[in-house]
Amino acid sequence: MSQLKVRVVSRSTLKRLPLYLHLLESLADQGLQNVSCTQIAEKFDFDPTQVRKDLEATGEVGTARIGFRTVSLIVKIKEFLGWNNAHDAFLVGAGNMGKALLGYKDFDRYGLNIVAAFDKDTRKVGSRIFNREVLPLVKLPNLAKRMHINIGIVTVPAEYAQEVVDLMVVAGIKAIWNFAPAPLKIPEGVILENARLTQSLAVLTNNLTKVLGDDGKDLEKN
Amino acid sequence: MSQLKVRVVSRSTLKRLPLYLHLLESLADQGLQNVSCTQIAEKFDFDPTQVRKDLEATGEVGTARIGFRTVSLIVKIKEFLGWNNAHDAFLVGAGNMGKALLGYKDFDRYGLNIVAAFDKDTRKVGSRIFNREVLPLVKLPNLAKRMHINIGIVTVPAEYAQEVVDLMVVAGIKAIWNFAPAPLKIPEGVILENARLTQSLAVLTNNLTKVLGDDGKDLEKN
DNA sequence: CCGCTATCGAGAAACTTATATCGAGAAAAA
DNA sequence: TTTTTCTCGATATAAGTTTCTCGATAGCGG
Ligand SMILES: NC(=O)c1ccc[n+]([C@@H]2O[C@H](COP(=O)([O-])OP(=O)(O)OC[C@H]3O[C@@H](n4cnc5c(N)ncnc54)[C@H](O)[C@@H]3O)[C@@H](O)[C@H]2O)c1
Ligand SMILES: NC(=O)c1ccc[n+]([C@@H]2O[C@H](COP(=O)([O-])OP(=O)(O)OC[C@H]3O[C@@H](n4cnc5c(N)ncnc54)[C@H](O)[C@@H]3O)[C@@H](O)[C@H]2O)c1
Repeated sequence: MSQLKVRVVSRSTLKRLPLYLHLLESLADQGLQNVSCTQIAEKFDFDPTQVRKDLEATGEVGTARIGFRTVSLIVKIKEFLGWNNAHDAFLVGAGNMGKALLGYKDFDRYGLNIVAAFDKDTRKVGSRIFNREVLPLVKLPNLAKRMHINIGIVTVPAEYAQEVVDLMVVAGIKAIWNFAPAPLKIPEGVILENARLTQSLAVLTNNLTKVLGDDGKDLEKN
Repeated sequence: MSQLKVRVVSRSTLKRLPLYLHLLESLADQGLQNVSCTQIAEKFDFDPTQVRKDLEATGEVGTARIGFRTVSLIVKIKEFLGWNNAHDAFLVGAGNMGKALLGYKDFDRYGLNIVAAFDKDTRKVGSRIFNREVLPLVKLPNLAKRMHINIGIVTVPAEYAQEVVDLMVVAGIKAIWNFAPAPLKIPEGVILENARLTQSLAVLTNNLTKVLGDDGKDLEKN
């Protein structure tokens, strides 16, 4: 096997790293040369040990009493996340969410470069959204192969998500970022990541329900 | 203390419930009266026991050999998540992401009803987006109080997120759904939930990096 | 009617993740 | 120079989450 530069870490650690990265970038902008786990932890109300363990995943080592070199830690986190070079991606479903993603300026900093959009709505095909062409779905397989596209973004209604994913898989796409609230099946070897906004919303509304229920003002009328 | 209808469960459980709910709704549409944890688990490649434990949180009880009554389980999950009655919400930042959220048809099914948008861009103020008025930010505090708005959605650039949140807190908003990648401070008693797309993206690109690195084609040149 | 099997619910065990403790090193203060 | 303090990294402990095991129950097939 080849040398593993990227070590395996928990999903929880993986999801905290972008938080640190953001903070570090703004600290670097402010000219801060070094940063300690204690400082980072304070910003997020995390345990400093946790931050230290998370950063360990990147391979960067700190020094006692000083902490970590800000810029070099930024580079290591980006490398670890695969954000040092942007991956080209195709987006399918140029609707509300699709447009928002196409219009997001910062994705290049997050390792993502959406190069084209696809839609089955003939009124949308041929138009340009934030300077990306909207193409008919039939063109996806050939183009994806020719352009060596690894990432596919799914922003179609839930009922069409599986067929879009199947098409992406056939087209050789290796990683799928799905926004549709549907349980998708993919073959082994393909990566599926669901960006489920409703999960986040569920946590919010459940907590709110508990709070409103507790002081008994708004909910008791049910 | 008042009777606690909503029991405390782990965040992980809470985030799986919307997945089940979606599936159950489509099963109910197909006329399926009963559903077992085994069936649900198969769809998501989860452990059946985990599904059973998750559903326990809702208070619904199943019967041996039969499972759960689909419709009644749906109702219980929605109650538990606070999705049975939609909460009115204000959205601040009528940009790309803000528009996508305003245009999302299904939020009423997820306990959310965005009633107005706010922006500081004077060119946007006064316009209508998906039939919701875009108002100047100064109107937020009074309106929020008058309309008893509990939920605030933050879709402004990261550097303005904290000031928007502060304004919402002053306006009596109790729960904040934040899309900006910034670590926000809120007073005790206010609920903050971050919908961080970049975290999800980080998992995807990290996994992709590992896969691409393994078969040694694309990454070894580093 | 009587096993057989699918399923629930409860409790135990295994696993994962988070937090606490401690020694060592490095800068700052005395 | 010596002491103090901060921080890292390693290890140990605790907490949380998932998976396994098992007895009970309700329909199904013989
Ligand atoms: N808009 C949001 O805020 C939001 C939030 C959470 C989840 N989502 C999810 O994201 C997805 C898209 O939502 P939206 O609001 O953008 O919907 P939308 O209706 O605005 O856009 C869907 C787009 O997909 C296209 N499409 C439909 N079937 C297609 C197919 N088979 N192949 C190619 N294109 C196809 C349509 O023409 C349309 O342009 C949905 O699954 C939705 O549940 C959206
Ligand atoms: N668009 C995406 O796909 C996407 C993805 C992930 C995260 N985000 C985050 O969501 C937020 C919004 O992103 P976007 O792409 O919609 O940006 P955008 O620039 O399109 O929209 C931002 C909007 O906020 C308004 N605004 C700025 N400062 C304000 C203030 N102080 N008060 C009120 N309104 C203000 C602007 O006028 C603009 O309309 C950002 O924090 C971004 O990082 C967006």
